Amino acid sequence: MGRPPCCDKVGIKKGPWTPEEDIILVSYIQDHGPGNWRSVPINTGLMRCSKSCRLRWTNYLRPGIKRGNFTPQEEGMIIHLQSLLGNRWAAIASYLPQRTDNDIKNYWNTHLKKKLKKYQTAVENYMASSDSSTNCHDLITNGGTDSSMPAYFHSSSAYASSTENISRLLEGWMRSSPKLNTATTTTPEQNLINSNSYAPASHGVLESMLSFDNLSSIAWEKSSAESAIFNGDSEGKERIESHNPPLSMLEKWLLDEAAGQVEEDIMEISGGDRCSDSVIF
DNA sequence: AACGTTGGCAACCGCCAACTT
DNA sequence: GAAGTTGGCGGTTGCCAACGT
Repeated sequence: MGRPPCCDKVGIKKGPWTPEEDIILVSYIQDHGPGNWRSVPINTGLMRCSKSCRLRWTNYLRPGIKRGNFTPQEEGMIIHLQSLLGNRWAAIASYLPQRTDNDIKNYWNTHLKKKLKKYQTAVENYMASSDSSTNCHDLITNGGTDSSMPAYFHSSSAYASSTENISRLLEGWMRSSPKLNTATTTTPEQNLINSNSYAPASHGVLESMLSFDNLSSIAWEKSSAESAIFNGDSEGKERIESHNPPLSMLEKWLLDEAAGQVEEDIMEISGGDRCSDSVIF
């Protein structure tokens, strides 16, 4: 009946992976390719569960993973996708080929959720307040960007760097592997379309809702076209919305915050006066 | 310098759909 | 078709470094 169990629970090592274990795993996958995880601990002698091996590979060792330093554009995409998909991290990750679902999930839980909460609180306070002297500048700077905010960019740990190095070592192999070629030699857009075992994409309905073109362009024409929405440039707005759902105020703020453009844009939006009551996301 | 607290992240756990026998 | 396993996913935990007192 069925297949034998993936691994014995007895004698299985848990906890952080050592560089030695990583090298063993990477070497094995170089020779055999990812997949058939059950055979990995058996053939390598790793005292790890097959699941643990798969997780280690997909989240940290596979080539092409970008660690730390989420860009404002990536943040915008995550926020946008999360609002559309909810906590379907794997689906969200499929639109950010260099990021793992675990990474995105962690980033959401530790950074973005806080930002959202802060922003929401600020909006609620603002709405409840009868103080007409409060302006958008106060709202946004106090609500979202005070000095207690975690640094925007985070340095990778020493060991993360070493896994990055292992990933780099693999890049040559990736290029020579026909099966995996698309992961390193194609554009992110193509990666999505040709999603292979590395990108557990499950687009389905979503694919019809959001093409990568749509999403990448969120980050995209930020410099010129986005302000059209807020400046009442109907032609520009139409141009954008024909390709993308408009960014929420929050998304715009998050993107701009990092770019240091909040103040400028608030001035544009409000014309120097109190902002409109439509600040809802 | 020592201790306590907080934040970030790697890894585990449990569930479930798909698959195998 | 039933029984059992695998692989994938999201939620959660626990460790550790950074920070504050």
